[in-house]
Amino acid sequence: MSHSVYGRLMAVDREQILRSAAALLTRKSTATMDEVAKAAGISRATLHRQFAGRDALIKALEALGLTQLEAALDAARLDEGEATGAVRRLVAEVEPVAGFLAFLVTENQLFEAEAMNEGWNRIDDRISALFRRGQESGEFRIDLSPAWLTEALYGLVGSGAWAVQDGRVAAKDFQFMIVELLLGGVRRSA
Amino acid sequence: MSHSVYGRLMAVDREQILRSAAALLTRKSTATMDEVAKAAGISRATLHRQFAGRDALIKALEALGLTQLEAALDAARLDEGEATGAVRRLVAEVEPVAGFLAFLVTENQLFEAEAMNEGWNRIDDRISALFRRGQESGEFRIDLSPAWLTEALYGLVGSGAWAVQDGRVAAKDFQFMIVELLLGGVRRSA
DNA sequence: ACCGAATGAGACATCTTTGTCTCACCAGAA
DNA sequence: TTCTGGTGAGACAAAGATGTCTCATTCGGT
Repeated sequence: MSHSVYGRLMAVDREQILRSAAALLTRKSTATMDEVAKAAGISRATLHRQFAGRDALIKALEALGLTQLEAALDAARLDEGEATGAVRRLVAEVEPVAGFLAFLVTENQLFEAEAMNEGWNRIDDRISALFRRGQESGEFRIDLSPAWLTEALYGLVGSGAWAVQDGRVAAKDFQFMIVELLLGGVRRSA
Repeated sequence: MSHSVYGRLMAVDREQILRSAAALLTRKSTATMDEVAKAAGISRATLHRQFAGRDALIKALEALGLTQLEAALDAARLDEGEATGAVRRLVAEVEPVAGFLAFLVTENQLFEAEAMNEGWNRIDDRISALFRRGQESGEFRIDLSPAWLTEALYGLVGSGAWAVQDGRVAAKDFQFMIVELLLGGVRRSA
């Protein structure tokens, strides 16, 4: 029997397809199934065999993105140690899934489904809680709401991912740029 | 003759259409011409009379967005006074066109045209120059590149516009949130 | 070498969107 | 009132995307 082998190979393929699809759809959200297939290096037929249709593809994209984001939050151990360190770990862990995050943030058409809104809210809450913890511990300023800081983090990560993908900044600077700007801002510390 | 009257009314209508189109397409970039028309409160026929087709609509959207952004940069007088103050003025002036900016940033499909890339580069350069000026004057830290700061500003403005439009934060806080986070970061100044 | 599963290429009908057109209607100016 | 330019509603063909199917080919395991 080779079930496990095939299963693993297919899983890898699916994830690879979803990654390239996320990258493409982030740049051109009107991309055709044919374009998605070509971007993944497969035929449209195979794409359709893996994902029943466009809706299924989008749903899978959303599901995998949310799953990976949750995993990143877990790995970052947001409630351990100082909030500052947790933010650094968060950005570091989020980096590999930044493409997915950018896609999920911009693709609000999905949110009409109400269903996965829940998964998104869970992530929002966890990140908000981190910022709130930092405020209560005195590390973070209190005149910026956790909700806004969460949104801002999404925006910065998205900008960072796009800038890297577009070659405007080096990938190795991703984490540093985002963390430093988010934590310290652009003004020179006196 | 009523040329001027009709001309003015049509101009107002066109801009109103473009504004609602930008708002809609930012959320759902696959929106139909029919949906765009409904969102603008007009019929699809009238929409087609104003804009020859979808491409023309997108181009007009891009043209107006860039024009308004340039106007905002002019009004902000980026090269006057301290860089910090210029950043504050910039965010304040950009606020009314934040919806357009969010649309332009996410809609990279246009950038295949190479043509208006020039207009976008001009804006990039002006904002980058502001950050560089702040670094040279000693106001801003020098370990974050002007290119990244420019991208980050786009991301923050986009996030802010989306958060306001979505009711997650109050519109009156828009400017404060963005400027404060961009300038000072989340860490409490010691 | 053989076999089976998966793939790529392409044909095909169907559905959606687009772009154009016509016609009835309404509001403002003469 | 009468005329006129703009609009909304709807019909229509054309173009594009989608989803399904078939068949030849290729790749991996036996």
